[in-house]
Amino acid sequence: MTTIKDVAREAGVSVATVSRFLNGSGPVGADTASKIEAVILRLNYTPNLLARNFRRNESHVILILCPNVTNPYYAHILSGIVETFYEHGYSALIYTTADNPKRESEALDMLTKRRADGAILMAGTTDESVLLSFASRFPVVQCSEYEPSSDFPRVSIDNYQAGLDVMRFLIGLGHRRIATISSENHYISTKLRLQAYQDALRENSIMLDERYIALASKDYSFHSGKAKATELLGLAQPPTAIFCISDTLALGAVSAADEMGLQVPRDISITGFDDVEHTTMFHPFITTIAQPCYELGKRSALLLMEKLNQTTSNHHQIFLAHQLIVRETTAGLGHLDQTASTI
Amino acid sequence: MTTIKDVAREAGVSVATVSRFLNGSGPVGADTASKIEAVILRLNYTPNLLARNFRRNESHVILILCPNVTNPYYAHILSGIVETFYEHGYSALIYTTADNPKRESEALDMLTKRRADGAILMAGTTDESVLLSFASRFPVVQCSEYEPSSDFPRVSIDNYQAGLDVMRFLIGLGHRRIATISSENHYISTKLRLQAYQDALRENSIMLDERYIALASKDYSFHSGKAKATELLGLAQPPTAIFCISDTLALGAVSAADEMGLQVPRDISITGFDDVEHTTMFHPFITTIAQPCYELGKRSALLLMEKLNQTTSNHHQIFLAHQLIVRETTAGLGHLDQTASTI
DNA sequence: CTGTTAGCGCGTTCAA
DNA sequence: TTGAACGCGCTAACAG
Repeated sequence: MTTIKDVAREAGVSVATVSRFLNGSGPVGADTASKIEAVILRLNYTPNLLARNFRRNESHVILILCPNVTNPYYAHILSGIVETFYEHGYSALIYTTADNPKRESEALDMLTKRRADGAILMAGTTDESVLLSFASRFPVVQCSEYEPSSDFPRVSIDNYQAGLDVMRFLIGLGHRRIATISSENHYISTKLRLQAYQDALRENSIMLDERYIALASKDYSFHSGKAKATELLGLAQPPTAIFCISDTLALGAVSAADEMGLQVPRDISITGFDDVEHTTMFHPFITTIAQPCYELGKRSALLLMEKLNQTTSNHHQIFLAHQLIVRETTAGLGHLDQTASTI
Repeated sequence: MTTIKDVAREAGVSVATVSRFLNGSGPVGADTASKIEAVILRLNYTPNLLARNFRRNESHVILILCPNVTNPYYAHILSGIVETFYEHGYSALIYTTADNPKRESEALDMLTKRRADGAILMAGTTDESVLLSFASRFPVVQCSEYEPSSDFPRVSIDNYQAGLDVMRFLIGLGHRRIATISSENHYISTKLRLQAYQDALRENSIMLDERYIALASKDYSFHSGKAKATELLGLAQPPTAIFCISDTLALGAVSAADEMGLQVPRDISITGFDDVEHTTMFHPFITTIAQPCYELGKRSALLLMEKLNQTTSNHHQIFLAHQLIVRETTAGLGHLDQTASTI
C-alpha cells in the first residue's frame, strides 16, 4: 500500500505538505503542488480513510436504522437518504432492526464505537430512554416515525391532518358507517391516523362504533388487511367505507370485497395510504394519501448533515406536504345508490 | 470519551493487559481480569473502532452495490445480505449505483480507501476491466448478476435453465406462437433467458419470429411491460403466450390484455419471473419462476466472509435452485379452445 | 510557503 | 502473567 509518506519521499517534500495539498488545509506552492500531483497519479495513491478518520475522530459514515428493507415505503425513503448522502460524500451504513429493541440499540452502539457520526431512525425505538441517551450524545434524526414526547429533529408528514383529510373526504361523500383498518404496531403514525379517524367522526356527530376499528398486522400485510376487511364486511351492519392506513392493507380490502362479490366503489369505498404500493396497476386504482417518500429521506439526510457540521442545537421538526389522491376506490353514497338503481 | 488508557489507569494495570483482556489475545490473570471488567462496566467503556480498525487495517465493513433499492427483487436480496452480515458482526455500507459505471467505480473505491474490506455486487459493472481490477485486489462476490467471462465468486440461479423450464412448460401446453418481453439492459440474466427462449423454440422446431421479441425498459417497469404487450397483442398474428422476464412486466402484460378485452389465460397465457412482486394479490395469480432472493443474499454474504477470513483463492460459483410455480395466467391451448367454445 | 514534531487509540512486539 | 515502548497513516500545531 502506498502511503502519504511514499508520496512525500518521491516528491521530495514533507508529509505535512502532501497533507496540506490533499486537504487544501494550508498554502502549497504552485510547482510543489504539481509535483505532488504527478507523484500521486504515478503511484496511484489514495488516502487511507481508516487512518484519516481515526485522526479526525470522525467516520464520515452515517447509520440508518430501518425496520425492514423489503417494505417499499421504507425502500423509497431509504433511496432518498442514500442518494443524498452519496452526493455529499457520506457513506450509509444500514441496519435492519425488525422493530426489535435489542437490535436497535446494538445498531445505535455503532455511534458509541465511533463507526458512524450520526444516525437516521426510520421507526420507533420502543424504549424512549435509549433513544434519549443516544440522541443527546450524537446527531440523530427521526424519519417518518418519531417519539412524540421528545423534541429531537425529525422529518415526517402531518399524519393527523392526512387522516383528517381522508375522513372528511369520505364523510363529504355522504358516508356515515366508516370503518378503519389500522395496525397492531405502536407507531406514532398509526396513533395519529386513528386519532384523526375518531376526531373526524366526532366533529361530524357520528357515533364511534368500536366494531369498526380493526387492527391488522404490524407490518401492514396484504393478508391481514384482507382478513380484517372480510370481518368488517361480514358485520350485520357493514361499513360503507373503509379507511386503511396503508396501501397494502387497502389492496387486501379490495381483494376481500371482490371475493365477497362486492363491487368497489359501488358497494364499498376503500382508501389507502402512502401511494408507493401498486396503487395504479389494476383497476380499481386506489384512492390514497401520497407521501413524498424520497423527499422524506432526502430531507432527513440534509437535516442530519446540518447537525453534523454545525453544533447548533436548534431542533428542527419538519412536516412535508402530503396529498389526497382521489382515484377509483371511492364514491359518494348518493351516487352509489344511483348507480345501484341503474343496474 | 473513555479510552483504553483510562481503563488501564483505573484498574491499575497497563494498556497492554487491557488490550489482551479485550481480545483474548494473551494470558490475563483471573483477578486482573475481573478488576478490568469491573472498571470497564463502571466507566462504560467501548473500544474505539476507528482506532482499532486503523490499527488492524481492516474495517469490518462490507460494501454493497445495488442498482436500485426500490426494486423489490433487490430489496429482498439486500435483506438477506444485511441480516447475515449483522449476525456475523459485520456492517453493511450501501451504495445505489443506478447502473451508472461512474458511480459503481466510485463506490468500489471505498475498497481502495480501506473503508470496506470486501464487496458484494448486485448488478453488472458495464466495464469488465474495472471489476477485474478490484476483484483481483479485494474479496468481491457477484450476486444475482455477474460478468460471464470472469471466474470470480458468484451466487445466482441458473437463468438459462429457468428460462428453458418456462418455455418447455408453455410449449408443453401446446403453445407455438410464443413471444417474450425481455429488457433493454445487458444483464447476464437477460441474455440467458433470451437465449433459453430461442433455444427452446429451436429444439421444438418452432420458427423464431423476430417480431415476437420485445424489449422493455431497463428496469422492467410496469408501464413498459404494458406497452410492449399491447404491441405484441396487436400484431396481425398475435402470440398465444408471452414469456416475461420479470413479474412487473407480466403484471403489465396482464393489464394490457385486460384493457384489450382479452381474458387471461383463456385468450393469452402470460408468465413472470422472480415471484417477489405482487403475483398473488389479484386474480389471475401469476405463473412465474420463484427465485430464493433472501437466500441469494445470504449465501453471497457467507461466501464473502469465507473469502475474507481465509485467503484461499478457490472461486466458488454457486447456483441456487429456482422453481416454476404454475398459477392462473397460463393454460393449455386445447383447454383454451374448449373454454372458448363454451362461451 | 514549508518542515519538524507530536499524538490520536489501539494492538503487538519484546523483555521482565 | 505483565508492562514499556513502538508504530499504524494521517492531521494539526508551531516554528522557521
